[in-house]
Amino acid sequence: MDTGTGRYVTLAQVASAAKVSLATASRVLSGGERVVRPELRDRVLDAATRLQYVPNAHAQALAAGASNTVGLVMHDVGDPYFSSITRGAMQVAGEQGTLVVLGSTFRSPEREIEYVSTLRAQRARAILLVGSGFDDADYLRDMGRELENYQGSGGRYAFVSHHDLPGDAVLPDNSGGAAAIARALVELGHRRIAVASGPRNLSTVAHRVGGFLDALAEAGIPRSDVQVIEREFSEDGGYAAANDLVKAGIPATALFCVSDIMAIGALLALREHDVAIPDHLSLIGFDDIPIVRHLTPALSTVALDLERMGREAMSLVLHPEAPATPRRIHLPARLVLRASTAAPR
Amino acid sequence: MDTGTGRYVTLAQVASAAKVSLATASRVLSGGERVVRPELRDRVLDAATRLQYVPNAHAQALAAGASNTVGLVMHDVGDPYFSSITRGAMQVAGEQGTLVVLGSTFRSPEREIEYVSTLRAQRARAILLVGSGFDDADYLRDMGRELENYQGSGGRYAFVSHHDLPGDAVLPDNSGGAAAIARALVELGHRRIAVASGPRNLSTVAHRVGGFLDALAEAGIPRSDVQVIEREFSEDGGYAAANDLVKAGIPATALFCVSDIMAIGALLALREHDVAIPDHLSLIGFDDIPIVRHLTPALSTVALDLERMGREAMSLVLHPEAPATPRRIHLPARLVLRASTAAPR
DNA sequence: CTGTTAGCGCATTCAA
DNA sequence: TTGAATGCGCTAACAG
Repeated sequence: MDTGTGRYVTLAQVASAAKVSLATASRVLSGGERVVRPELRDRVLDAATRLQYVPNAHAQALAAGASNTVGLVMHDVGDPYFSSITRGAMQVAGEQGTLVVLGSTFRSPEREIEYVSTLRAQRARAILLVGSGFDDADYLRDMGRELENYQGSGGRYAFVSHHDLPGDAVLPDNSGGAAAIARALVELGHRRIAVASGPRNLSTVAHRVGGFLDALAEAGIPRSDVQVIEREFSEDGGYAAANDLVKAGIPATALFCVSDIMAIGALLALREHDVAIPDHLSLIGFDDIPIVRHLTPALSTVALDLERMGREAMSLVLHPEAPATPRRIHLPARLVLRASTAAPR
Repeated sequence: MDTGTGRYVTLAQVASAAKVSLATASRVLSGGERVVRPELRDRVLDAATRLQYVPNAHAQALAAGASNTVGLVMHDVGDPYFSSITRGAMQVAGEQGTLVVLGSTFRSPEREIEYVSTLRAQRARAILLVGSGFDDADYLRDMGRELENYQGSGGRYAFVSHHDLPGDAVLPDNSGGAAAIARALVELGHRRIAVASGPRNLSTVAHRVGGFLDALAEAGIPRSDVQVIEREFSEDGGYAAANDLVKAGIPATALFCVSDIMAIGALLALREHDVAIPDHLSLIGFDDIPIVRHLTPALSTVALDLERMGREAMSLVLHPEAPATPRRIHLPARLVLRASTAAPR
């Protein structure tokens, strides 16, 4: 009943155990068609289960010239933003029996490119690039070349968020959402407004800050009146930005953090300095990651349907029923005002 | 300069472009040894970059009989508990150039087994089973068989958390941590204590509840005096459990939720009913996922070093320098008392 | 419907 | 050191 330690059972063994040809065994075990007589079919199935046969996916991929895995490359799985998107992507991947290879770059452009290259080596059926790209000439050139090659050899890819690179994409309305925040703050009566920004070379950050400042300008608040503090795109970055604001005497009545994660860091700093929210300072984030509704005060933010983004993106690359023109799926951003924003005192 | 649309460049093409034999090309591009004359070596390297050659990982795996991917199977990537562990695992995987195939079972035992089988087909070098196993005879039998086969053919695997199955494992001190909570609550003066539990057939839940009740019993509080409410192991489950408690008139001064996620749900329900925490009811969770420190009140809990668990587990399977005896790495659990717990009124 | 045969792309003997 | 030949396990023509 043992398969022999150290070795895998091969199709050939199953075939001989079932007393049929290799091809027949292959047909019943892989080719879904019922082109095999029930009797032989059963013999093969029997032998396969008896021997605990598991096909060698590498051999299959090599012979068939196609694998069933897709790559999912992102900045950081530990970040709720990405893990939520991943969750959505895993849902549809699971339904399709598609295997997902995870790439967590820890925000290194080089590693992102490496992952794409590795995925290319794996003959991944598709690649999903999640998270904003880097606005860097070298990166754009290398990544562009890599993707072009990948596509040239039959691979599909899609971005989640802007990448300044051609290709299918799922695009949340970053600038629109930020603009909505700007208008809401102005409507509440805020005039002195600060922004806790991440690195501007991240396109997501650029779009959010841009949309925000533009809408503010339209509302009569010139860019020069808006204090933009640029820090890391992380909780620590938000913490640092808020600290700066406090040190400057909080010359604002509202603080827009370009991500919820940054807002959480800011909240911590503000709390340490006993800055009352929203009484002293209104605070608002972006993304609506699952936890921010549980904060005190509950964080106002712009909601993105993160899981849906993951699902849409995975569907996009799994169903290439598309023409040659890049497909771009625009997803709405919805303003969610909770307790952390109010009219200025 | 183009590779020819629709096809991948093969080693053979590189070899012929470099005017060397296939074997030589293979040696310089894969075999790390310097057994090739520098001149030829350079020619091959040149040709490879020029043609944008990327080795076919499937062919390599097939020929070499070994792949460099490891599987990471868990209940739900969207859950901070798992995504934190995943983050840790991805760190060491990244350092080793190991590819990670993600399996998110969405809490289905069948899918967990399926993933292991698929990973076996992929000839994954190792498999990490993260999250507690199911205490179910069928599951244990099938999973046990699957793993045995996998190991029999050279695969390594390890558990993160208990699985009631033989094998290497990284084991957080669930019962010890829960016991620490019990003692702390008693010391604070609590006598009427409730537990918001997940399904008892999850070993993690069983160990936490068990450790908690045992320690309570030792402190003179019999199990019969402790109200254990069993709900889903999720935010909703915590919400429901707390609601039950409220409906019962809150016949307790402290509520232990077996996970932070459940505690978050409980917190929501309690807030909706204006139950003051910790004044009316002390609340404590388990895991110390990143966000709970930011809640109001900051949640008391037992801290597990989640990322470390991921790192240790990945190291475990990647470095099989081990003897045949199962290696079990026990990780401490540290009680963290924050604002959500206090002496009963 | 079933069996035979020829690769898929590469690593690795074995000779040279 | 290098090259020619063999086979990894499987799918996909091609015959029968």
